[in-house]
Amino acid sequence: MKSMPSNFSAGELLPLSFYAGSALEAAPRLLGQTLVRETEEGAIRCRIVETESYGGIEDKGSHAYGGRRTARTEIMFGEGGAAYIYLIYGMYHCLNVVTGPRDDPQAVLIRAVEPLTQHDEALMRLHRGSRARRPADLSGGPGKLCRALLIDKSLNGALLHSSTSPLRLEAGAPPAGPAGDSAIIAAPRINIAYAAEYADMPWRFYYRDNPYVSVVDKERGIPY
DNA sequence: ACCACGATCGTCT
DNA sequence: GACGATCGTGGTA
Repeated sequence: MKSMPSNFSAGELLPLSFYAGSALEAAPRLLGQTLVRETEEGAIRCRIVETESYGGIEDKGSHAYGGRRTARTEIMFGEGGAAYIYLIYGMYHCLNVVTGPRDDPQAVLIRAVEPLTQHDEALMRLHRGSRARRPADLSGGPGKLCRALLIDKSLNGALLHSSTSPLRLEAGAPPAGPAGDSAIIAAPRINIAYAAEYADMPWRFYYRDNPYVSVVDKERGIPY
């Protein structure tokens, strides 16, 4: 099955309807789209290159498993299009895109992004300190990309489809270059061994040859 | 009130 | 490959 970022024009805000479907269909569709973060230093734009689907109350890997509706997960129970941001391990934040209708908690974890221009990369490096020696060190990983883009819980609930939001999504394009650069792999999600039978579901999606991807599966990944 | 633990990362061996 | 950092969250009492 071919997946392309969208049928939308590059640079345009993704409409509310983009978020109406399930997390499982949104996860691969989010690859190639542009995440925009407005900071005091200006906008930072980057391409989404790795995602994970966390869908529905039956997914044992999801914070909303079993219908758990708490202060933290509340935003997931809202209509698709909002950002769900939480703190993990007491020191890192993770960014999710909420999808689906109200009262159906689904979200897509953004696991890796790639700066679009040198200007974007420079700002991201600034926020990451001197660590980033390789591309994946800069923004390959959910905690790293939130650091690079200054994303924390103050942005929880941000409307990604709103032109005035400090965090939003625009239609983008797959990486340019050799054919392999836009080849998509589906593989098991990272660090969810506790999810039992859901731990092995191939619900992680990423561009096969992209250097910003956090973890590359040598055996378990399959073409999407 | 108490407590175990996590959709991670950086450092060290 | 192993381990510690660090604290909000959710389950239990």
